[in-house]
Amino acid sequence: MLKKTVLRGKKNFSAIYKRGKSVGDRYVVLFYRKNGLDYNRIAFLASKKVGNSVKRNRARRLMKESYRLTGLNVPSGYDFIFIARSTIEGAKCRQVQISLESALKKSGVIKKS
RNA sequence: UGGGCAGGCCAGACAAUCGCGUGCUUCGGGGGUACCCGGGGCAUGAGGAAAGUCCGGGCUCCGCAGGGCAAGGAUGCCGGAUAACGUCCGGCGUGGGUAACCAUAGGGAAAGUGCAACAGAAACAUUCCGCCGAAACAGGUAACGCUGUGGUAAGGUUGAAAUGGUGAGGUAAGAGCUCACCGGCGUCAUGGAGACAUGGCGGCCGUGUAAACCCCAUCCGGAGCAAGGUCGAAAUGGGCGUAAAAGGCGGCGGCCCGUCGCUGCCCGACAGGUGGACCGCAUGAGCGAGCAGUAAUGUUUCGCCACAGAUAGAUGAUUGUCUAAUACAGAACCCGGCUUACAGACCUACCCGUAAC
RNA sequence: GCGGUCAUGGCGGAAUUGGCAGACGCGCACGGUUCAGGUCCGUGUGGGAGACCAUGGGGGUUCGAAUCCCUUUGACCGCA
Repeated sequence: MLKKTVLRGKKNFSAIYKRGKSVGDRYVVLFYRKNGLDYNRIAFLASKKVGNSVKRNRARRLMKESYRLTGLNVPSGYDFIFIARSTIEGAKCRQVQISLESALKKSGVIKKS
């Protein structure tokens, strides 16, 4: 993942939380919004509810890996925030991937190809 | 062979494919020749506690980090180790365990103050019940400790604790009043570096609490890598630098000494430091061997260092084989400890019991 | 990174020089009042048959600890 594709800055986050849309699934919650750029910016988050730092790190890694492996055709020009839910503890990568893809489909961003 | 005790060590391994951080290297593209973008190769990439933040340092800044006083905090048997410590090592005392061994905030209560509820006569010198009637005083009887003053802490009651304990002598009754043994205290001698131990002598002997205030001894300036430094877009728009003496004001997060800064006009032309980038930033009180030391540890001896360095934060996924292995858990400036969490695997020494020889 | 506060029955919240823990209120249960319900009045209300055990957990000091000390868990707050 390239540096510019990492979403950062307090302004960006609060803008997406305020004005963006959200969908939830079994393991992840997705916030998304058009950013007006020609590439996507993505953030993976895990709150303290998920557990200690080892559990939070694992949750973020699983989400990253799932996004990397996904076969869906994700269009450019969006900001995404993937947030782990506390149910993610003990989940396998395949399960997280299914959940993440399901969330993306629900959001309506994915164009059927 | 059953149980126990102390210490050490490891913290899944290997292979394949894909993916990430860092360093080196190489290729392609752009370029203002400072660099920027993209791809490949090689190397390397979390812990014993990285954790809690409970202590101690290094480092940086607070003008210097200097002296004194006060306040506050910490530590507290002895000796040693260390950069330092509240840590560690070796001892001493006390307590526990058959033992190996374990635990131990363990200075001072005759410097002073406070507290000790309830109960009890009394919780610093106290007479409620009790005991005595020897001596002295007063009163009284037919007579008598009969009454008061008096003597007495041996016995009773209460309590966590009652004026050293047990026994004997002694006495009017009693009392370390005297003696024996035991406990404490003081003192002397011997041994030891010391805590202390052993022995002699002295009747010197009301309690607990200092993790109550306190006293004594020793130690501590404050803040923290978001420290601090360099370069500096955009926006803002006026402050900044230099400058003698006295006085005044202020800083040095308590005060004093001491010390530093500011304070008119004038002159000069930039200044400030946000988003961001870079440095700080990984060679360090480092690791291994030898030697010295009972040990902690030290070392002017020898060898080794490619050995994480992110900045919303890099270690993951899938498959296969082995296996008992799915525990606790993620570096954020760096070290030394402490404390707490933890599936299990292995090694060493020792103790008790049982059986056989 | 630095620093601080709190935890007591089902709930809120008392009790501090260290001396009977659960005051007081709410809630709940039972009884009374009513034709019935509410209001109101009364009784009870941590666990346990009892002995005793209970102040987030585990130790310690003390005759005695909710209170003092150490350690730990959780919740919350402040500063940069």
